[in-house]
Amino acid sequence: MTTGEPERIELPEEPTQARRFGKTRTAQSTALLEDYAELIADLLATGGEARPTDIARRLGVSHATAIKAISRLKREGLATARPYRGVFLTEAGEHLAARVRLRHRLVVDLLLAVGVPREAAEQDAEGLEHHVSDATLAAFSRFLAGR
Amino acid sequence: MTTGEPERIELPEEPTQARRFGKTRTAQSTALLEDYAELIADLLATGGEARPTDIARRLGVSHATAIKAISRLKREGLATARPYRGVFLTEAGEHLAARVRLRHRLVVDLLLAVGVPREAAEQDAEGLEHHVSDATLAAFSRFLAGR
DNA sequence: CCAAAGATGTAGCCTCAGCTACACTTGTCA
DNA sequence: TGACAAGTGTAGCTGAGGCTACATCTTTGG
Repeated sequence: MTTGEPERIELPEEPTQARRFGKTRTAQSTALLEDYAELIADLLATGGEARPTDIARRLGVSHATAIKAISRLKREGLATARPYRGVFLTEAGEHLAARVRLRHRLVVDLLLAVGVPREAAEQDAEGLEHHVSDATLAAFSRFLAGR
Repeated sequence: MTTGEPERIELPEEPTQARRFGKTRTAQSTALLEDYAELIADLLATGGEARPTDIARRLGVSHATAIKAISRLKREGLATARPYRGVFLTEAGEHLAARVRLRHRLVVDLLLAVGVPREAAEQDAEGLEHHVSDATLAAFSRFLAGR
């Protein structure tokens, strides 16, 4: 901080900046769904079952919160669940989960590739992944391939 | 998706995973403050004035929303503002803004360095920057230096 | 076979970050 | 100098995503 540099500040055009912030806000709202979808897919793939309480514990929230989120997943056509019978993903949900998992792995791999320690990479990826665009993802992929 | 790979899925330990998600949630709540602080600092540095309406237009929100956020900044001791007289940063606010700006630049530079196109880098950095830990930032810095 | 434990679901509350609508200041210029 | 436009502030709404408390269902072991 406070280097000798004069700190040239270049403000983006107003509409450009507004658009960027807007997109970021949108991304935020889908982040939660993505996390749930990915986690449900993982639980189904490993344990064979995705129960609200398990999901809640994994995410570190109360089971009531998890159930509300699951309702939202259902509303958005990403999951199905019958009372007391666990949660499953629809085709759309599976697709989302697969995409998210791939992206997550790519982000972690890139972080490791540029020298980020494993635990920090895993931690940060959890937040970062939701804000990585396709263009950036493609660039990560190329970068990782070309080494 | 659906590659030939068997997709080995390795679930992290439950408490580890819960902690990661928790940290990500916390980061979310500070993200907004960081954006406002950085923008206010930029406006003060370039135009000399940071008015609620300007801030709102730059962020793409209504002026009422901006004013509410500014109240929160004041509540957190990051900004000062007298009615009808513009917004200023406290010492703490300045510090935050400086840290955020440095981090932002580092994130953009790293994205560019791994081949992300400029516009995507600028866009994605807006969302990514809030989730980059100090450890990761340090790694970025080293990576950029060592080229 | 049924009682208790644990899982699930519901209700109601909170805060945050959006919004619109309306009221009030400020500053400018005819 | 005073009317009006632009900026500022306030009130009250929404939805999301947290929570606790309570009610209900399932499962399991004695």
